[in-house]
Amino acid sequence: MSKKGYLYRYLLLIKKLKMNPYSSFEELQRYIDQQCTYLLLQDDRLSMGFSKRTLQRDIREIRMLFGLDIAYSHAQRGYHICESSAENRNFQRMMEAFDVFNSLNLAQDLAPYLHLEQRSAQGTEHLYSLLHAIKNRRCITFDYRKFWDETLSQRHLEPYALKEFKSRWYLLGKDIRDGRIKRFGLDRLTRLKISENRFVYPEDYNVQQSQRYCFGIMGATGDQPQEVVLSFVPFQGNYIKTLPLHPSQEILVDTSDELRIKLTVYPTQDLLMELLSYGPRLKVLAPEELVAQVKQAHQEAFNRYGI
DNA sequence: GGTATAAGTAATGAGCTGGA
DNA sequence: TCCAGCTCATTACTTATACC
Repeated sequence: MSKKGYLYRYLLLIKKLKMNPYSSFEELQRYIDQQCTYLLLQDDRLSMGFSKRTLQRDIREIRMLFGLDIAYSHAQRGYHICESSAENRNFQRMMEAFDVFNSLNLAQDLAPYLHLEQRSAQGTEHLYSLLHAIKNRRCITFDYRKFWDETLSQRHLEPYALKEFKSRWYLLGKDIRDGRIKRFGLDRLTRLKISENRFVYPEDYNVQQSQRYCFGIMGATGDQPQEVVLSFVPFQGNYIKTLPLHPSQEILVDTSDELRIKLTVYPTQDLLMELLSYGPRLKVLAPEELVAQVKQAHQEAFNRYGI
């Protein structure tokens, strides 16, 4: 089966268990078959059903690739997504992306009714190959052009995970040259090759844990995560309540005058840029260093107008 | 350049055992 | 009784090579 085929099956399994928790093996098998017919998938092997043994392997791979735990309940006589996983925001986001993908697949003749955002290539053509390399523990090589540097450099990497931030995809992995875990934007990556060399996935590496206090793509700065307190005007606060800035977001005050929230994150440049984008609709209350940085940036912007 | 074939690799299923 | 997890054999797919 193609790489696309089995990844598709993983996502269909997750979707079925999300809609109908405690589905039996036979129900899962029937659903995959129906969806393949409905979506007119060309992969014959995918539409031929699959065995229990394959389902067991899929559950293991889904746990590894997506961080979702699927278990069998003897009491309910069916498979289900464990509660802690079902609340995972990444899981929700992934399923939304899957739905969009399916809809666009079906809507190829409906171009007159779709108005898509015009933007440059995001490097998503590498997603399948990279997921395949991560799943099969294969080292990769590619050419990379840094955002601030036009020269190309060849990289040798142990790929560990993929991360999305602001509609862009990033690869997380260990640079074999210096042993450090780094991030690479997929849109700046070319000549990707999956090598024959295998690597051992580090037991102590957990992508959810490593990104827990990160805002954006930049990793831990070496500092401890800080408590960032932000005060939004009510209008902006409504957006922030429906689209939280970070999984750690807690509401401290919610009145007709302000929405005050607390985040626990590393104070990165990505965070600063995000806070500045809210302009006068946001006041940073803590920590002091971040307040000073935001003040300085606004002052410099003010000075540029020569007022 | 296109096609046929071989070899290597990945995905899968069958059958078995252990455990809840 | 049924599921999880293991080994091993089979099948499908991919890639390289030879030939026309």
